[in-house]
Amino acid sequence: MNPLPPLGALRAFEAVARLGSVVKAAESLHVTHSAISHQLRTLEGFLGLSLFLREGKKLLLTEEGRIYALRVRGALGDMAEATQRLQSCPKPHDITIGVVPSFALHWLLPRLPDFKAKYPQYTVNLRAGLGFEDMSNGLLDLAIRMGTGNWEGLQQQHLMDETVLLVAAAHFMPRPQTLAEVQTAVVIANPAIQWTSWCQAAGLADWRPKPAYTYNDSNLEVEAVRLGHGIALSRLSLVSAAIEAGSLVKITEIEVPYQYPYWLIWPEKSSASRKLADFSAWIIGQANDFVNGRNS
Amino acid sequence: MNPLPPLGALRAFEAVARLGSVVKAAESLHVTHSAISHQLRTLEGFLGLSLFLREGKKLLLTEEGRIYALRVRGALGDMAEATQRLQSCPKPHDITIGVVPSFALHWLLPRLPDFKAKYPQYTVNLRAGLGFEDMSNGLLDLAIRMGTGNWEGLQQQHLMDETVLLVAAAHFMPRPQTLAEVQTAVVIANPAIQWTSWCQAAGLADWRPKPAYTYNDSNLEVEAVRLGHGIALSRLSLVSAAIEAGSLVKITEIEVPYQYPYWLIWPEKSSASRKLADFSAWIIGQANDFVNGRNS
DNA sequence: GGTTCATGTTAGTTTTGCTCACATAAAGAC
DNA sequence: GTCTTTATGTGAGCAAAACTAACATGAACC
Repeated sequence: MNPLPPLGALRAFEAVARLGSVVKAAESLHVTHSAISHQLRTLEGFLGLSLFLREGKKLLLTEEGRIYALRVRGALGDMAEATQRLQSCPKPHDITIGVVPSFALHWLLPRLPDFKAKYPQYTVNLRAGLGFEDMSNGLLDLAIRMGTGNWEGLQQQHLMDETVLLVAAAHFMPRPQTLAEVQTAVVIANPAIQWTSWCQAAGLADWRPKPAYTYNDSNLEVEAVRLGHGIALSRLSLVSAAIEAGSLVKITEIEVPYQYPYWLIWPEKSSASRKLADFSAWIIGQANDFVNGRNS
Repeated sequence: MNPLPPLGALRAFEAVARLGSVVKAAESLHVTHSAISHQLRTLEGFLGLSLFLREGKKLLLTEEGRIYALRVRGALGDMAEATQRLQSCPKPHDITIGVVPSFALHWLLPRLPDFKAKYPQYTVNLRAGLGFEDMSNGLLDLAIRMGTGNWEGLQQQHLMDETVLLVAAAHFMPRPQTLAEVQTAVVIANPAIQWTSWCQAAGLADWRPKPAYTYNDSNLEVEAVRLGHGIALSRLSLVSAAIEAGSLVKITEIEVPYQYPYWLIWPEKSSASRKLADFSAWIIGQANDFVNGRNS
């Protein structure tokens, strides 16, 4: 006799036990409530006993069910953790980098072939995201994040500052020519970018745009600008390549600092690995070139 | 993303890791080696790495695979143990009895309706087997075993003695009439039964049968006798009902003690449960009736 | 009393896991 | 050295399991 029930049924059961509801468990596991209901029925049939008291539409774990759920949860957790640990174990020739999605798309991606040419032995894994937990749990070799630095438990090095400027698509009509016309243009705003400094620098201290669109994802913002949907106060690193290519244009030469520069971060406990050194040296060089190109 | 691979694949992987071979893992899990091979491929695909080094037809675990297998084994073991514990938790109205298979078939089964009539509230679960581990791990309420008693860690009570005698099918021809004819009859022997005492009691101290068949399973032995395949020195409790019914006959009235009587055993730590008391009282009464019927 | 929400069930569909058949190659026997 | 045995891997087809859709039932809420 098989000492284990169908393992999928255990996973369903544990989710119901933890969340208190077939519907919630279904949502959690991305299946219909009917699938969960079937799994519970299969499991209880296999075990030859009920794991829940049914009171109308309420499901209440029996005491035996509660204890079983704790044991199953522990075991499933162990397997998941072992799986994650296995998948994240360091490979000397892979380098896994967490990056701000927009920075990855517009600044890093076009430059990566240069890294690859200089360091052909590395497999480069980009992981788009904004969080820090993948750094803590060992899934990343290093990350590029925006902020003010001073993150606890991480080593960090300033990579480069960022600025923001007004941009539009080259084909955008009517293209604002004066600050007065800027004030009547269709604006695409990003809630993460404050207009205060730019308005002051432009001599429009008392004016704030009333955006036609707000996008919290910078990739959406930049793409909307590129499509000619409006103008935006965008980060230079995201638009500089398009400006050089001629598909976007600066509306004015006014640039102001963005309050959150880019940082390289890596685990405090990280051994001084070769790949960390290689990538850091390369990207710092690239950042310096970018900044110097901007200032000449 | 699902943090767990297909759990069936983990089970397959763990078996290969433990047994060192796809073929052995397949045997262990009662599937073809092809199923295991597919599961390994699925798992390695999910994980994005190899768990084994393949050298010709050898499979060698990588170091990462070895560590992962240990974690998975622990987790699967926890689930299996939790499942078993859940399934074996005591139910007040179930009584689970471990019984010697032959005794169950020939002695206990015919009497169980009497128990059921007297104690209708119990669900009776018979578990045929000879071992003691199911007693230790809480799967049984009590057991009937043969032996000399004095088992450590168990409470025990002598149930009844056993005797052995020569029997044949009523239709068996030629039926031995004399001890001389016994010596030329087709003999079905059970390795667990010594002829020494019987031969001495029969005045044939220098004779031992050369069996045409030996069966280590008493059910096979008794059935073979019933089918007229030969004569056997069988345990009385197994054949008495058939003798009374006329399908088997005693070849002689010579009966000698069997060296291993029947015992009731139950866990030392067992609380004095009602069902234990009920069943013990009943079966001791039945055993006494059987023995008294034999002696009158 | 009507509506909403949760669980359970049946029937049909989709996916997964399995077997079968075969391929390949290494190890063992002669 | 050749033949046989044994192990692993793969593709195709089938069966079983898991899933969804639709509906039923009943409790809770308005």
